[in-house]
Amino acid sequence: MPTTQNCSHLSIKQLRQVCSSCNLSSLCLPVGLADEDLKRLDALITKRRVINKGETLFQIGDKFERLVAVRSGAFKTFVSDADGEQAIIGFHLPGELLGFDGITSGQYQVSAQAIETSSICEIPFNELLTFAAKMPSLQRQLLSIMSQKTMPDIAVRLNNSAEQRLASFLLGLSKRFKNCGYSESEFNLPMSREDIANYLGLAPETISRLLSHFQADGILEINRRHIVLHDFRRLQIIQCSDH
Amino acid sequence: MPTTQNCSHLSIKQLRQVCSSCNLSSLCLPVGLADEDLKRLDALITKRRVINKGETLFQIGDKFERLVAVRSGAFKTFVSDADGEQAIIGFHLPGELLGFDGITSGQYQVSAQAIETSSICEIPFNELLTFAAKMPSLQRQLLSIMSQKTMPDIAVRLNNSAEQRLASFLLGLSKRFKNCGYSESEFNLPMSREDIANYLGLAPETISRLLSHFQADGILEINRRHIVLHDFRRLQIIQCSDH
DNA sequence: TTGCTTTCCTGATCTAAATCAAAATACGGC
DNA sequence: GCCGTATTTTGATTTAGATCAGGAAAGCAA
Repeated sequence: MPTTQNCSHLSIKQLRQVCSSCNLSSLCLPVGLADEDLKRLDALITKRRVINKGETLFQIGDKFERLVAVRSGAFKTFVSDADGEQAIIGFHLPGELLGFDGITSGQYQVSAQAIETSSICEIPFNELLTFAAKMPSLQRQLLSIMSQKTMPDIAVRLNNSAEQRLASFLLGLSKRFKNCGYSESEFNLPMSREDIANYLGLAPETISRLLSHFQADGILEINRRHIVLHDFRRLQIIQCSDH
Repeated sequence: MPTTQNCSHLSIKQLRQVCSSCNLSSLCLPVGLADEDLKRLDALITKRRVINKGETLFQIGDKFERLVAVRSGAFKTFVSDADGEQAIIGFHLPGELLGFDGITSGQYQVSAQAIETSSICEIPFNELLTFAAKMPSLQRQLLSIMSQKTMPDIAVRLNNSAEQRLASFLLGLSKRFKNCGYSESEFNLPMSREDIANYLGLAPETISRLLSHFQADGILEINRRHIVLHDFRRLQIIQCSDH
């Protein structure tokens, strides 16, 4: 039962690029779906695209029609305040979904920009809902993903010091990289110091200084964007300790 | 088709207390539901309870089985850090839903406590899902509510000054009170200065001082918990203006 | 290569808000 | 009513992190 123009024309070759053969198939939507459900979901994913570094995926106010799954690369989402400065809302790594904020109003509430050259899957939302109504496991999965997004990031807890925020941020990134199959202790930061600072509500200079201190203390090694985490325990202590 | 023990025994009197006759019926879940759907939803709401000020509604780790709709009063949700200090995640006013954070793991991820004597409706989640699968409008409504919760509160934007945060917080409260039928310009703060400070990542003394300044500037009048907003325009300017 | 731009680092000063301290006011129990 | 406790206000001091400033390293185009 094809519900889009494309579905009925998907070749075997195209199908190989969708969920059931995706190396992130344990993430995104398919988690916990039965094989037969997964195959039906595959038919929904009409388009896979590459977005170059710096390119905009969607902007505030754009019509919301689809969710986006990150296959590789990374995105940031942000709003722009009065004087054009952007306030970064979040970063999005492989296996994660973007665009949920558009559901209520039918328009995206944030802008999304690739911070690395990235590849994505687009998922038509209305058709996804139609499927979800027939697939209890998918319905629950959708709600589950959104429920996770309602929990605030402890890295941006207001009461936390700069040290605590950065430690939380690094541990969070590490966990997410591990989650999508990369090393948890060695990776490239997809974002600039300035973007980290913006996200954490700190000055870029503060990020630089703290990274230098962490390195001097042997907690991690950092060179440009390349980071190696040595002492998780110590990061966790910093994350929790007051002031 | 009663799916709970109670449904089949609901008296007319009890039914008067549920959604279709609730003075908040335009909020919570029923928004946009057709009359017949609404009647079926009513059958789900098995229990209405009163929670006294200071009482705990649920705690982190409690088994998640139901969502909670606030009918009157107010709640705070929070997590407790290492040394027992609580970090307030949010406040919940009449017409708003709590508990979504429990979906993924089946356990609440925050604790919820009444900050005023409150009355609530409890909604069994699994049965709600069963209904949602049959009611596309309810399914969408659920996702829509959750999507709104994924947008961070600008009051707690890290880059914002204390003034900006408090102005945003007051405007946000005002909007929410208006939304559930109360005055937007005159209301009682349901929470203490300390709780406001905690939520906004500031010291209670800072809240006190700022409220005094706002009052001295004629922006508002405040006496204990009772507040009258006089100059919305000026609050909006403060909310936006940098530093 | 050279020059230009962007990103990042490090030090010196400054400031918004925390902390410390103490008084004033409101509230709950008896 | 009264007293004891908790909350709020106001002032004085301190400090974490911002801002200002200059330089070093990396990336990129011609």
